[in-house]
Amino acid sequence: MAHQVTIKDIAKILGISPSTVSRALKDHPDISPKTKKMVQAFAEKVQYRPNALALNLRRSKTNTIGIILPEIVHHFFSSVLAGIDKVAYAAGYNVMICQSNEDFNREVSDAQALLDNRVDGILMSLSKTTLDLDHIHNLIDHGIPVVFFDRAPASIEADKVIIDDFKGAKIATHHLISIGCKNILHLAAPQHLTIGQRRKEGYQQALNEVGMPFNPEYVIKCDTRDDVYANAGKILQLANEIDGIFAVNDSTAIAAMQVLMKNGIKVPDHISVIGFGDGPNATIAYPPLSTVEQKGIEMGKEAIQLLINQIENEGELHTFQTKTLTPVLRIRESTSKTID
Amino acid sequence: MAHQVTIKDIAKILGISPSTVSRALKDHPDISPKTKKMVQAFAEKVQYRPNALALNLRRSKTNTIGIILPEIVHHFFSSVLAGIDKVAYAAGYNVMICQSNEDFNREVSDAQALLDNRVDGILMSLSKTTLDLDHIHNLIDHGIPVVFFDRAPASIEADKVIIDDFKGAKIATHHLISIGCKNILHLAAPQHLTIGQRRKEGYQQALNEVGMPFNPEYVIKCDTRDDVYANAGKILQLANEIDGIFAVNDSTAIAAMQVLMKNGIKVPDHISVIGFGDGPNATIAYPPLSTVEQKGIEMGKEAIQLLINQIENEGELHTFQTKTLTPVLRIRESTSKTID
DNA sequence: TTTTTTAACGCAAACGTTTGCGGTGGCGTT
DNA sequence: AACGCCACCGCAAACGTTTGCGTTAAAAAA
Repeated sequence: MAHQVTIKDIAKILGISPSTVSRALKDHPDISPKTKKMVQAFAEKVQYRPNALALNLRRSKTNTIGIILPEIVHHFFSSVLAGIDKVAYAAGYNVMICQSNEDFNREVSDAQALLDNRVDGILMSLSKTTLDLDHIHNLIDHGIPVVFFDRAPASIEADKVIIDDFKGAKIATHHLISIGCKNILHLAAPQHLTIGQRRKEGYQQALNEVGMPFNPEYVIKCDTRDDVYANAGKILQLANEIDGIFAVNDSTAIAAMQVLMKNGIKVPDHISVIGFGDGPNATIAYPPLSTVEQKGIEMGKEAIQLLINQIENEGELHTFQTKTLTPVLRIRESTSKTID
Repeated sequence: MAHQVTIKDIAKILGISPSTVSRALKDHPDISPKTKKMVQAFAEKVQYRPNALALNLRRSKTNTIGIILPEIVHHFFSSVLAGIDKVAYAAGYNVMICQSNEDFNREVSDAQALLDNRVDGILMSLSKTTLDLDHIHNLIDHGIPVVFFDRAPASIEADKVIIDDFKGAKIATHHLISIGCKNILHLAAPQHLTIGQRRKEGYQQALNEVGMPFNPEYVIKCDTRDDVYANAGKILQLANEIDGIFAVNDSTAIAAMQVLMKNGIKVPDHISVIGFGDGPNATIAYPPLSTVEQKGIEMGKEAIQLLINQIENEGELHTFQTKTLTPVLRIRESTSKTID
């Protein structure tokens, strides 16, 4: 309603041309000190603010970066956002966030919307249901910088920042071994997911490295709280032969602890438990859960950094890189059993 | 880089004027069916997409709504976001999210950025450090619709959707009373915050209604996990005279439980504990935490709904309303003591 | 005094759309 | 033959900026 004051308005009132006003505001040498003073003072007085829309159109640059991610409510993703936001803000970029809700169609429509709005670049984490990658190719064909985080398409050349699931799982398993665990159960994610696969491989590799046998019966497909309840019988049955559990994520680890303890099996006294992810849940669980920390904030920072580099060095030929963040062990009480 | 195809391009190639192309694309009656067919087919073929920047400038309407909130990582806020996003997307709006990180200066700069980008409306939840409201008045003076959620300024006339902190606190306290608690401690938020104030008042009111005395020593300013650790001594000292705790939010409730149990005081056997907020933490805590559910998603939906109404009925005189959501009790094990 | 330089400013186009208005040609009506 | 009407299309302005270039007048050089 209140018609923001424009350069034209100022020009008209001051009896000079818009170009002069524009130049005066940016200290252009062609403008006399007197006019500059006058314009700047007046602009200040009427609280002139440049119209970003006009600017964007003119330089076809929006100073906005688009983000597409599965779900903000997941703590990991919102912490990635925190990291992104921090450096984006410092660098003068706005962010436009879209959540796909793990829905492929939503993801392509989001991509299109960001394209339409001419964002300077896109940060993206694929939805679980995304198999077709046409929309991604479309973005890239249009020459807009894209960098992926966490869930990145293997078949596409682009900057990526991911975490080292293999190493994380290996570290976690080694930790269990180091505190004396001899029979370690792995609660695994579906093997068609990369993370499920990599984390299981890490688990196996750790066993391998210390010459412990790999027992296929010690791997149960079970990666949600409900899965744990469904497999409670199987887990409890194994409870007296195992002394450690490595769960593919924190919430299954916590659910497992709850099931164990409800049945009189003490954690960590009887069985040590370690998770993966380190959301805020880990410290709140009882006992506080050991886990490998997935550094969301850092991942966000790295990703946006890569993107900004790409945006601001446009033209120069760019070699794509993949940053791999190694997760770090967070030892808490769920594995603080002393070696017996 | 790849120069998106424009209406001008199409016009040039097809040998007609941009205006004709524009009209043909929107089925304007002035254009012959033949030309329409031709233009539409060609546009389809070259994947023409209107430049949102140009559109925005022309109609000074961006179809974007701005959101300013304290921190996305807090589950409550991200669930509000989920609610907002859902209806915003359905209504064809994009969202531009800014987090103030509880920093006043960041908040005003965010407000300015959204103004500069001519968002159609703003959804806002105040930072804890916001006392000065000039930036809000600035928004309103510029005629841009603003609706507040959760943390709303009392002195400003606007649409607001908040939760009934008073009632929630009263319900929670009454619950403690109903299970036999006689001496109830309140871990409170700072009293300069509305929620801190209202929740304490609800606590007092509940005591009042059943004729229980209000003991000022039973109110400790303590609203974060770290605060609990800092006040652990004081809490433990009171532990043998109290039998219930009403904490201003879930994380302090959980931290309090942890401190108590670490010192051999059983929850709920010795002391019942109830929180406020009902994030996912509540079910994971040990014991699972009773709390009052704060419906984030619903709040988000209500807020964006109010905003869209305001945007799309611009011009009509608008009477501001405040929607108050009543929280509901979630009873879990932390208060499941039987009356003795 | 005349010419050249220079300081200071305005014109107009451009970014990609939309839209009021005016124009052209064809056809039907008297 | 003269007129009006209508279908169809283009011109140009506008949204708010920026910027290359041209213009003017005054100051410096000749």
